[in-house]
Amino acid sequence: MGPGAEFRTASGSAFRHDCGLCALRDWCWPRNLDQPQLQRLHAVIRQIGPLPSHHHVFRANDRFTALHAVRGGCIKTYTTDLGGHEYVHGFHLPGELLGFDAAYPDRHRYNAISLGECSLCTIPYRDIDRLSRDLPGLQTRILALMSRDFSRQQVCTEGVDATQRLAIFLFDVEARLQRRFDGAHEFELPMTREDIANYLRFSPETMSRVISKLQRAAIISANRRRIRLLDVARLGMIAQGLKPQRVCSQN
Amino acid sequence: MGPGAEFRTASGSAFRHDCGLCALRDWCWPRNLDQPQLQRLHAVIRQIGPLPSHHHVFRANDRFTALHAVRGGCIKTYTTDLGGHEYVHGFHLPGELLGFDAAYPDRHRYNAISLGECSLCTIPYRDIDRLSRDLPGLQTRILALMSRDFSRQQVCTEGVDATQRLAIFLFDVEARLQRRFDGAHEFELPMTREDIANYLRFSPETMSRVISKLQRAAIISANRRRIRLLDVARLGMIAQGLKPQRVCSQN
DNA sequence: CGTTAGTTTGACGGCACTCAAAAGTTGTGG
DNA sequence: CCACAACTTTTGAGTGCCGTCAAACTAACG
Repeated sequence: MGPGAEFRTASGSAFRHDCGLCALRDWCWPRNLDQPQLQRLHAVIRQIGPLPSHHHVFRANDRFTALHAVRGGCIKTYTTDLGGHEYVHGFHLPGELLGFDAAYPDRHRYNAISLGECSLCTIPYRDIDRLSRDLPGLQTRILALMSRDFSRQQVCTEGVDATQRLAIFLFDVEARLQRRFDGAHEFELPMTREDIANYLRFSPETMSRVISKLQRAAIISANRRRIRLLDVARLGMIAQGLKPQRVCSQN
Repeated sequence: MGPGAEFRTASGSAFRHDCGLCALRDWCWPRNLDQPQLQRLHAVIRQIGPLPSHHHVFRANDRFTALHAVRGGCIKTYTTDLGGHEYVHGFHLPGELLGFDAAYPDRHRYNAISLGECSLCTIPYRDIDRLSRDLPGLQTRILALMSRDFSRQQVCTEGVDATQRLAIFLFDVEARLQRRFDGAHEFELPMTREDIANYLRFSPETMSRVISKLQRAAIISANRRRIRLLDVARLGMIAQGLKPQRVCSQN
């Protein structure tokens, strides 16, 4: 029953994917831990993956068993309503945490599914208490990460219209991905446009129309999931709600 | 400079507002702490208030100095954009926490202001680390409260139209207030309708129209801030997106 | 090469926003 | 206690963004 049990690699074995050597160590749990502390952390972390695409890490109403950090790929958290419509709660990128939604009241509120291949680093829940007592820095770190990730998941609520929300979203994703693809304002989205639409709370058709409009205005270029921000200044204006009228005129 | 310094009551003095005797003790920090632990917690907590209405607890970009628990009243967190429009991030009711938005990156992202008279219980940030090391239960408790409060602040993103969002909001607020006003589905909103509109992301006019519609349909009655849920079943249908067509026909 | 999922484009209608004004409520000072 | 001012709420008219329905197109996969 354990999600992805068959993909689990040995947790205590050697130093494969050692936290101290991980490229994400400054974004993830280990930050501010010294070498002995890193080893203790490493001893309880279970490294999971690679998970295949569209594999559920947990489902809504599952018990709270662990906290996860994304090592590679992208995890989507979502719910569906009675009409079958999907609400995407957030996208979790490398270095970001997953599973807080069950810290209270002990049941997950969302489904979590991998978009493309994913790898995770997991701390079993029963170890968190004990570990954070021994590693004082971890406690504060988890608090900070939780705060950071929650604030990032509220991007969709800012912005009054579809164009502004998408502009904010693009800047947000770029900032979160840039430590991996650091070309000049160019990056690859890990999710479909339908996922984005469900996250930003509008229809796939509207999503497509907004993308087309921004392309016609030469503000971005989009080829499949490949996005390039051509005119960061104007996109920034849109994100701040100061729509440059030229943008919409060509509508 | 400290917000509300002039309203601060002595923190270590006697047992005024003792955590162990507080009506909110099971909803707030003390939960699961024994008597000696409660006293240690009580020793660092500063009790603030009563604050007058429209008093800022902190402002956006302030340093992270403390976590607050609402003891009485209601705190609104919000930001304003360049156009002067206000975005309400959340309402914090008795037993709920405040200040997590600055856990990372050490600056508050929102303004926090009292709606009506308010009382707070505050833990200075520098004490949290030390305290949670000594009181193991507190660490887990803060995590749980943080998770609980964050999930509550996302009510506004659920629901596709204004009527559904308001229905969800009313159920949410009722659930959070019911331990104080436990009359049959009747309660007093601590915030103005404009605040609610800014929270649910629509205009005050739309807010008023939706209220009027629900009153004409005899689903709720609203007199100023006094709300009574007359037809919980139909309101529940609306909240779930299964709009009973009778509701809207009288439009 | 056929199928499927994802994306784009068009037509149409409705919900919500804006602008505007009036009515009701609260708070203040005379 | 009353009058006035400031704020909140309500209601109306007109407009526009976005949702729905529908169909064509593209890319990906077996």
